[in-house]
Amino acid sequence: MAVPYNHREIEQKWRKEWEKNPVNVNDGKKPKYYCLDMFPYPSGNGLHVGHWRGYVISDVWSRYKMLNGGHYIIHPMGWDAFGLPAENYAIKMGVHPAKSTAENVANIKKQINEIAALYDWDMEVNTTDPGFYKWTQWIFVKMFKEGLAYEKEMPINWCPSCKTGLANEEVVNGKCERCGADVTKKNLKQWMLRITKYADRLLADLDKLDWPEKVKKMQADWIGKSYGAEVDFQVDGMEEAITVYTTRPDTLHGATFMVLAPEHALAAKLATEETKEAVEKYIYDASMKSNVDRLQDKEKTGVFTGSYAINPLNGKKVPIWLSDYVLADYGTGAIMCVPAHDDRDFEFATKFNIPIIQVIAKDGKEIENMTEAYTEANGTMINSGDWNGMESSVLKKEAPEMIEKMGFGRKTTNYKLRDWVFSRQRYWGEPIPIVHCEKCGAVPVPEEELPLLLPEVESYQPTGTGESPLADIAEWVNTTCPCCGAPAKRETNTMPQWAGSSWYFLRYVDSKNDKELVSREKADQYLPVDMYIGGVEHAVLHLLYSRFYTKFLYDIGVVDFEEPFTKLFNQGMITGKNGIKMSKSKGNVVSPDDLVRDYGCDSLRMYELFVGPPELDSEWDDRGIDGVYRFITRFWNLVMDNKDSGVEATKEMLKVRNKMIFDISQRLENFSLNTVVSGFMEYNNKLIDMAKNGGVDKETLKTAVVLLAPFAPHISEELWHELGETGSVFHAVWPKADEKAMVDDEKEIAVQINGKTKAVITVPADIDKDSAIAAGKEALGDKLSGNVVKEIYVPGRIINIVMK
RNA sequence: GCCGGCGUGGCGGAACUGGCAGACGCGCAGGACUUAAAAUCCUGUGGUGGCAACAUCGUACCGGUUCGAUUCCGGUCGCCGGCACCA
Repeated sequence: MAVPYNHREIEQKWRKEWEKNPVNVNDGKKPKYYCLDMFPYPSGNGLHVGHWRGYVISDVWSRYKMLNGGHYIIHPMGWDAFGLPAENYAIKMGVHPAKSTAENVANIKKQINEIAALYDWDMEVNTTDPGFYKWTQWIFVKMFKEGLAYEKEMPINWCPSCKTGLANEEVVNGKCERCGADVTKKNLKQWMLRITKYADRLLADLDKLDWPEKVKKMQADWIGKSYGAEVDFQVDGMEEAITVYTTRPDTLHGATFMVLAPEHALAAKLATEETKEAVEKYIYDASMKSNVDRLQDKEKTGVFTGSYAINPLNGKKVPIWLSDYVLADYGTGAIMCVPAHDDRDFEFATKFNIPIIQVIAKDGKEIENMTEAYTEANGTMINSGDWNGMESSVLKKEAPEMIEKMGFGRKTTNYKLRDWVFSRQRYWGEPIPIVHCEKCGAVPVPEEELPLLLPEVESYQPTGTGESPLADIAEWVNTTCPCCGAPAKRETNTMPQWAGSSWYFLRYVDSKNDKELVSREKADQYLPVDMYIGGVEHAVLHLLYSRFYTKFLYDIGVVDFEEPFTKLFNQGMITGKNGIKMSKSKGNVVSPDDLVRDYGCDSLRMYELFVGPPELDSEWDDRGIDGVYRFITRFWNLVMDNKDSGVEATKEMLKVRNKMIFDISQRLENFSLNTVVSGFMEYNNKLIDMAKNGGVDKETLKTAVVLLAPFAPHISEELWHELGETGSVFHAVWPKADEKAMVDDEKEIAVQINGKTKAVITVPADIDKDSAIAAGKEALGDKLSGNVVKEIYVPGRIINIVMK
């Protein structure tokens, strides 16, 4: 009996060997392949089997790229270590976040090493390292100088639990993306990034990306570009005009009223003596509502200002109302209302008894007793003066220019995307490198003085008043103006966690450079990322921010590409039983550590893939790993028992070998990693069977070992050497299937009557139609009774006899 | 409400471009080996009927196209994800 499979011994042995002699080396000649994982937050909870899956997927892909194409693999790992959990832990335990973070990093690094992935730790980055955040700050200064970073006092999203401002992207259904608390509004002076300036490019360049359509669509929806017109309405009896934005200028004749957001600059001014009290109360009430309240109030509210505007197209007077269903920060904060053709306007008009004028005919007619808005832009214009008789879908496109020519408006586009609220009133983040001087205003810290170090504080507790804990450190806050030398104060807000993660992938390839963010030479040579792997939860936030940063860095000449991630793969989540997310509080967390000990790294790697399609969520079930372990043991025994068999490959064996290469490669290329694993099991069973009936040749075993190497690196390396090789299996060449050898002489064909299989026959592969059908009929025997209507033969697949 | 995705045995899941539904694995049942157990190996395993060959139903539900539908089309139900008054 051959040596039994001992995963512990083998895995330890090769882990040591690979450390001494790494298999992935850059000789400067090989083509590069940059395969990146979304870097983790170093949580104190460590890794569970769900984290493992993403890292296994990326490592399998990396090793495959190394074998197939001989690439030098850039496969780095780092730490997204700023952020609230470490800070909250610091508040609770009094430990400096840097200390707890360092401990967590050490722990997770140990766990990650158990995956045996190709990570190059020389490239490691940590967003909290001053050598790293120097460049995070540098980018901010550059953005400031380019006019992309600006300060603004405005009502922002405020999380009362995290005690900090939030970006729009961080508000989910009116709640804080991080902690789930209801988000309120707060007036604060904030640093903003002008991401909206890049809206068009961020939208257009989605076409260039090899990303899941779902993610591209989510980004496109988030950017939310729409085409329409701005129309100016003169206020009756006043100097002012109100500009509205509309995507339906074709319906301008049907505008019977106008609504302004309560925050609109003219809102209070439009009130008359009689309406003053009600208007002011409405404006006040609206300002007190939280996002959640505003979302939950389904019933429309509003107040008439007492003023009227003139519809510029027909001169009619329309009443001006205030309502909070109009958003202050979208479009112009004011809308013209066409109740006949808009659901919300219809609801409002019905509630407040405002006239409804239909301007697009439905089925050629005017609707009697309208009960809901007719929202299709399809029909002939009616009640529209000169526009009567036009087709609304055509008019919709032409109206903006017509309006522009008539002089009371202009063609325009709008975006849902808002500028990025970039200040956080917290301690554990990059200090914003700005000095406030009474004379010079906001002045950036000179680039040569970066990094601006995060100072030590007594208390990490956020103040909650909108000031960061840094505001309490007088000796840090008080400084001199870099511009005029006068006494000045430092900005005390810090950056959001996204700041570091928006560009970290650029730094890996030149992580120790203290002169540049990344040298242009290395950037040109190793960037961008070829394959980015991570969870779909970052579909908008992180990926959009990273694209924005990359485009900015392209514009200022740091890098020569506009998109950071050429290809993206979103892996599904591993959940506990019944699809419940793994969490400490639910008590359903499965740790990989015990599984590695009991079954080995190779088995766990393969089981992580075998649980289900990589892009879908999968429920974890410990029991299934036994199946993978059995496969690995059986494969081990197969190779060990047959490596010295000395048999030659039969024709049949060559066929199996080549089909194996073909199937495994194709499934791998399709990223169907779960079926790659089942494919290995199938071919293993077949080879074991063939071993019993004549033996298996050495070359076939070697081929199988190479194919298995990306998935189960240790056992493959060991068996590779057992098969007499001296180099590493990872320096082998991925085999190519000889399709000629795969051709079958005979085919099994199903014989059907009316589409139901009645028999299966074996025929020569090159049989002609008539002979095939004759053979099929013969096999059917007496089942073939009645009138044959039609005979169908699909070569190599089926024969179908249609009978009546 | 709008936009995506999904629905297949006891379970996880296969099925290329419309061509033998249920690969592979888990679990279960029976057998071999063993004093015994574990491990391992062999056999069986969608439902119903039958000793059996076989028949029949079967991919959420209803209908359509087709010689043939898990796959395409229309509708219904359910689950998951995203967006949520964006004018």
